[in-house]
Amino acid sequence: MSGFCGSPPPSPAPRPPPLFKAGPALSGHPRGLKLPVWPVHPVFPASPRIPPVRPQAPLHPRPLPKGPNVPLQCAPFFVHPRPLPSAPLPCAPVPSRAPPSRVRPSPCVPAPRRAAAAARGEGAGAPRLVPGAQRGPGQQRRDVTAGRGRGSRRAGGEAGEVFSSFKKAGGRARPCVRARLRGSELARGVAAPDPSGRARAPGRRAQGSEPPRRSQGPGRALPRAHTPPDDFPPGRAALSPRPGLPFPETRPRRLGEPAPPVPPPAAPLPAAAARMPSTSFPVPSKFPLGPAAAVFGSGETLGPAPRTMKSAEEEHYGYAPSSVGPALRLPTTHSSLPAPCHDLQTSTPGLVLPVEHPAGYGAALDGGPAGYFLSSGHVRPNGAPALESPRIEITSYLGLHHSNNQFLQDTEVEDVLPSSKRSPSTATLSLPGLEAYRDPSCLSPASSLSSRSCTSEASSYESSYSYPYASPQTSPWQSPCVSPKTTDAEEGFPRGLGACMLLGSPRHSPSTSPRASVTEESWLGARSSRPASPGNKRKYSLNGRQPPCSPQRSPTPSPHGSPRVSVTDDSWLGNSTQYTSSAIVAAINALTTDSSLDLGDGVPVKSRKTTLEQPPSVALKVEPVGEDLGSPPPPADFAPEDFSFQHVRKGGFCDQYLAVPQHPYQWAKPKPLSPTPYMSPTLPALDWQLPSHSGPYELRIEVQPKSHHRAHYETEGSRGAVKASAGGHPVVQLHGYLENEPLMLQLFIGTADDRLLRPHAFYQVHRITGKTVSTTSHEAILSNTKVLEIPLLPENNMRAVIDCAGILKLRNSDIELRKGETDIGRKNTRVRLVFRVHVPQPGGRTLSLQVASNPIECSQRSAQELPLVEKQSTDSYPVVGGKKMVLSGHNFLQDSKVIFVEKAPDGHHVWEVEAKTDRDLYKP
DNA sequence: ATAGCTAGTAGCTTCCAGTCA
DNA sequence: AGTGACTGGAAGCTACTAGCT
Repeated sequence: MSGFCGSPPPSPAPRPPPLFKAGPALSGHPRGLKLPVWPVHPVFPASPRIPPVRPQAPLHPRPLPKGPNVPLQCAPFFVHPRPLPSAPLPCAPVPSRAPPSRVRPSPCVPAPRRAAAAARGEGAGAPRLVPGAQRGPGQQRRDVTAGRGRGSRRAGGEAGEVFSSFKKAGGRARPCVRARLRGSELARGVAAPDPSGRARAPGRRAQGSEPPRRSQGPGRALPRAHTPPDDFPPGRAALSPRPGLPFPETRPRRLGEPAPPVPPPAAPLPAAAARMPSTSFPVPSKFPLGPAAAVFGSGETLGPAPRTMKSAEEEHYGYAPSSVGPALRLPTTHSSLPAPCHDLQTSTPGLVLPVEHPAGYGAALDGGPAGYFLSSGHVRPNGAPALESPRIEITSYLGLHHSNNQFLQDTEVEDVLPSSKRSPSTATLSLPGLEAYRDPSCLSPASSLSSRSCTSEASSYESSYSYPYASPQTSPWQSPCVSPKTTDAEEGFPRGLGACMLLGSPRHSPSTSPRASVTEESWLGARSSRPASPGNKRKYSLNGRQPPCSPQRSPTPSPHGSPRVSVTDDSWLGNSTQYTSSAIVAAINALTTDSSLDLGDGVPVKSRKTTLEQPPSVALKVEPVGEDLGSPPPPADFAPEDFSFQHVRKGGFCDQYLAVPQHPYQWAKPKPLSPTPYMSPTLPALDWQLPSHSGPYELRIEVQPKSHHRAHYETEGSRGAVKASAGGHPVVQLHGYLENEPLMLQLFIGTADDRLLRPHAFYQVHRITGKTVSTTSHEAILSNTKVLEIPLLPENNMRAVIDCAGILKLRNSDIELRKGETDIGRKNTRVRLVFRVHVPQPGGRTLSLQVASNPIECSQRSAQELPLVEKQSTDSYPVVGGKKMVLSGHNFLQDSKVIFVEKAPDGHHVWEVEAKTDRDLYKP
């Protein structure tokens, strides 16, 4: 934990709004706020602990925009003194910040892409890792020369030597001969020898061997190199003010405006002119921030620059920290629409969303004229061509929520109008996802963000309560933005679009984690005419139009027999042929176990399905029916054909949905949108959404776990119990329980993505024992999910210190190879501790309560290098500066910068200024 | 416009070594 | 001193992405 104390210097110009407000998120949630950030360019390649290698480029405050009452959207950004990864400048030797015993490797810039380097005339050897330089963890061990990253590392030469010099004395020194399969070899399935002689762990894939490489379907990981859209204003590339240079114009190009001249790529900028770090940590602001173009300032082509600290969530959680996300409590106009609520829901109760937010997001969100981010081909309301960017896509989702029938609206529009003829104001975007169609034969896990399988026994929730349009599990196209979510204001499950935008942003990841977002891929696919991978190359004729219902936001039916099978892939592919394709029929037929199901017989699919399909286990479940939330929840199952046929043939999705006759036997009542107390003689499945309080009872996490915990593999030793951020361990307490009978607290590892909370497929709770563990626990297996049972004793006031719970990471390959598993583990490294307690009630029933912790990032890297603001002393601030703000968190450097940024509604930087930090108060 | 290939690299998994109880 | 758990770091690999042909 380290802290900063600083204050922004007085603004260069008076600013009407007296305050910019930083949301309380940082104080309440380590994640802070999410900015809808553009793909931040250089993803932190090196540790922020690395000292600067070049003079700091002083920030030049940009004159504040004139005009009264311009809402100020500011957020402080941390700037880490770090060279830009792509800047191929020599890294000057810098004193190591690491303890003497451990020298951190160089943060030297990553090798630029060949083309870029070539364009700059940087031959092999131009950028070079200078001996003595350091490399940050997570940064590729590369020689920064023209050679391949790793392969050439030990091939001798300077870089290799440099690298070796940083090796720990006892480090492994295996021969590193890159065993890389050429594409042709891959195609042939030729396994390359493992020159390292390393035994391949069971379940570990050999190159070119099974399982077949996943298609990079939508939802696959983000591109690692984020490239601004073509029409991205070049000025944005220099958000970091260059001394002596005017602040770059970051305004997007307007329609018809000639493309700005491409800046000469050649000479690397002088150090001082280096672009400001792209990564930034926006301190929450109550001013809704526009899309974080700030982070765009990353210099991929410019010289190294001090690196901006990017929030951990932005970098690792796959979404961009923003004040918008948490800050916008956006109306979910369609109550039946799943909200993109997620981890922050329960854990970030403090997020305050501005009621009033300026145009921009707000406008879009509130159903005003569709966002200013329209997909390519559209024009923004202001006349500017829509940036071909993730934000465009995000906005497209906004369209879903514009009205009370988002789906209806969108799909109708999509149906009726060719995308090219649609008015931009409709906010319905021509979804580019079709270009990213995956091969229907590839039911790829890549489609899913989540870490949970529907087919899991523990995962009855979605299988029995799958939103037809929003089951992310069943639809690889499903965007997190339309992920089925419960709506519960009490639980802090914002169904706002802000979160949707953020989570659905290409930066999301992480989701990360979670990062792999369906939308990412599909949207990215839109930006590039090429599919991302061979598995994604197949294109489907759309007859020149968008699919009537974009998979990304459309019902994703889940065949009951195999809910996790991505039938939606095929079904959506079928969409492209207006749902009459034999492919969809074949897919559905293949997925259904009921051979009697004839999709072509004209019998309404709905009625047929309700009679034919439903696993008994699901059918017998009696789930509480939620209160009327304004619109009936979708039926439990909704086959692809349901949506497609009905919608396409009859019009509005919702209409059709509502028109579906209910089967007399309500074997699968929809789950309530808001968790309601579960009271039943049987215990709810682990993936059921339960409330944290009911009546007098409340299950509460008194002490939240740290935001980072490095999970251990089975091949490793334990890495200890999850700890609390302030030391100690998480504490959970059941309030309102006055009986004398002890209860059992259940703990399992749940997902932390934007979808429904459920057991995490790639992480399990691990029981910690030892002298330091004071809490007794017992391991149990519930539906393939390891559950730790911890007694809650009345004598302890029904309070338990969770010092016995570690997190075990399962190999992705092992999990992904599971039958029916459609989730991917890559970048799916966020988890939550989920606690449950079952309170006996009169009549033999049990009241089940559940609470989930803040998200915990379990990867190694993030814990090492990502700056993380955990606290800020104030959340509002005079724009003119002069006050002090104390920031505390992790991975700060003494040289880190804090930058306050104002962004226009369309995301470009209007104003930014570097805070004056009191480095004397920097405390590691 | 598409497909195949290559280079580059983010992230994953395993291993090593140091520290501490 | 020995042991084991914990911890941090990093090696080596896989898999993915972007660019080029």
